[in-house]
Amino acid sequence: MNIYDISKKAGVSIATVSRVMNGNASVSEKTRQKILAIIAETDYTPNVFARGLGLNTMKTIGLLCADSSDQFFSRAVYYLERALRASHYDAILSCTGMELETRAEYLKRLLAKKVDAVILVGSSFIEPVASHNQYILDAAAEVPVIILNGYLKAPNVYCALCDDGDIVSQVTSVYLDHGKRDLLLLYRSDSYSGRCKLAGFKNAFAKRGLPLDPRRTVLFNGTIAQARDKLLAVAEQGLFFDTVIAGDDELAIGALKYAKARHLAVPEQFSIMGYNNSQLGVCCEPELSTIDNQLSFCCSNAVAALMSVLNGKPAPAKTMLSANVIQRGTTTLFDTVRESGGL
Amino acid sequence: MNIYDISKKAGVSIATVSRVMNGNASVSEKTRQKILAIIAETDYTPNVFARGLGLNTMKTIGLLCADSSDQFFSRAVYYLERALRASHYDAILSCTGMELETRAEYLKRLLAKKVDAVILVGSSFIEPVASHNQYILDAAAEVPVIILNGYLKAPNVYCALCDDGDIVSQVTSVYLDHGKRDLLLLYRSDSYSGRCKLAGFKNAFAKRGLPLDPRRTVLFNGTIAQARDKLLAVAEQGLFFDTVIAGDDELAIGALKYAKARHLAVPEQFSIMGYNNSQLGVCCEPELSTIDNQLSFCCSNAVAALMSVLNGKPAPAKTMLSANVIQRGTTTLFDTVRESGGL
DNA sequence: GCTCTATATGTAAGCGCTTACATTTATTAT
DNA sequence: ATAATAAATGTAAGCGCTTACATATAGAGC
Repeated sequence: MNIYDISKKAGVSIATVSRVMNGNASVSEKTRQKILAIIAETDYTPNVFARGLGLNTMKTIGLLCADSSDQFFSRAVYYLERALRASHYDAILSCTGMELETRAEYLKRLLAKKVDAVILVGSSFIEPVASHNQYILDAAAEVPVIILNGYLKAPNVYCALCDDGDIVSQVTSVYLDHGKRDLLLLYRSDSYSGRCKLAGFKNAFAKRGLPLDPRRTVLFNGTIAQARDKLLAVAEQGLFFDTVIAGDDELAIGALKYAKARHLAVPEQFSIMGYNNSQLGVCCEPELSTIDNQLSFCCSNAVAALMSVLNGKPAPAKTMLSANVIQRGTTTLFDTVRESGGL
Repeated sequence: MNIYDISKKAGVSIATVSRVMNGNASVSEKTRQKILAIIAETDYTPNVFARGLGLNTMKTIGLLCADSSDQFFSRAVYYLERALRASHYDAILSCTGMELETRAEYLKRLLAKKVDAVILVGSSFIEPVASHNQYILDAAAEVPVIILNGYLKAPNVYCALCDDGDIVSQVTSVYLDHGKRDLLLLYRSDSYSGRCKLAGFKNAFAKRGLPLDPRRTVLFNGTIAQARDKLLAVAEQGLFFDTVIAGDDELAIGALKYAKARHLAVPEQFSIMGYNNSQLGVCCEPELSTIDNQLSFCCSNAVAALMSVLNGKPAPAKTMLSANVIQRGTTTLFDTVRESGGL
């Protein structure tokens, strides 16, 4: 069943059929209805390849993710996919590892599939060394690139993120202003977001003229159990800390396990702030206080910006949301701004 | 940069270039090398649309998921994507809701994109009423359909799953054989897997000639907190239970929260078995005993079967793995068979 | 050296669409 | 009614590939 079959049945030329399929040129209402009826009845679907060949698009968006089985990723992909689908685009998923080479290669592969745009899911794609981001710029030369939860200033690159640095600075400030000094920032290395969190943490100390022992910023990548062990090791080195601000909920739960291992009462003797408001946070006991980074909104913003760009309209190069603290059982000093739905 | 440009530079016809791109017809080694060199140097990539038009494939596989932000899904998608990519296929992701209509529509949309096959991720796609599965059969008439974690006997449908019924039966049997009688099965309704678990549970009682109060099989769909409340309600109705076998780790953690709410010591007074071996299980305290359904292997099996089919080789209509119990802190009666890596 | 076969390459016809341009038909103004 | 204009439709040329078939070249056997 192709466009010729339809045109024959309708007694018109294929051009007319094409016109009603695309709805951009004028067709008389009568023939339009007739053709529409035939299309409905025969269940005709235009061949994407032929269409793609003519229009040079298949209405798909590439989603490039680093490691994907984690909480952040799976929710992001979910939200993005829903938003894209609502805009009549499909998502091609590509999960790279962390190595630069793989990323560049997978990105190219996505472009070879003629995606209309690429969304980089997660901030781990952005390297501090500018030259390492060349592969992103290369992609942006071909199609719009959207970065979720990261920021890179470049032509044809659009970023939707939440102000990780600011919220960490705020949270740190609350602790400091309550006289707490023995804070620890436990964050993952390899991401733009991680670097913002570090900056926010440092900034809160600096603004108050307080010294910051570099051992209090712990860059760490690993599982929950490994995070616990890491903290045990840090404590064993003689550093005292009674507060952990974590880069994500996994690390925060690692901190919670550390507190359990040390028989520290949470939140009375030991305070923990998570990040991401993931499902993990409501599994533990006490439940995790965490920072809601508005992932769902970030994703809508990202897709909204993308749709603007694809329709030739202007879009902000950066949309930044502010994060909220959700206080549950592992902290005492905060007011919950609000729980955003979802969990 | 298209095939004509390459052919010009190489001083050959486009057919020859095409032949080296596809590597199926004979080309002299000399010209092959020359063309390969030019391709490498010009960074030429054949146009997928033109290629698709000729070959009627773009090497993509559709992944249809129900609700996707959950633990099971995100891991499944991750494993599948990796396996597909390794086989030089890309994954188009489509997350449907639970409604039949949406599923059928999204499946069609996937087929319209000319995917080479469809993988139904999760067993919720299979309805007990046979006629409701017509949309799957329709799809199978066009392309191979793979079902992950579910079973449907039909032409061109291939299933990779784990024997949920058997493991639940085994686990239930262990409890029963230790004289435990006050068991509760807490499972989600809407899936093939859920129905298998129910059957396994019942079966263990039946084999021993033990009566089973129907209130002991609780069909429930909801969040962790809702699961806790549900169990509180069940207890309030006057049903005593000291063991919960859960359909997934979320429900199990709900049961754990129930035990906490009732001040029941876990595992001494109250025993809980989770399902899926998700990350949630290591967040709580005590950590969750759970059933490892070998998701990673299921996914490799699914993709392996698919690749066979796509290459015209025979593939088993059903590959079924057996599950393992992983005993952690919420049970006492089991031996861990082995932890399969990943978490 | 010549025929016969195998191997290498070229030619050209699609694949199913979109769309610029040409043509026909309907509408409006005069 | 008729010319001028707008709207509707048709014609045909791509889009960039694959591949059946035709042709040319090389290798083998005698």
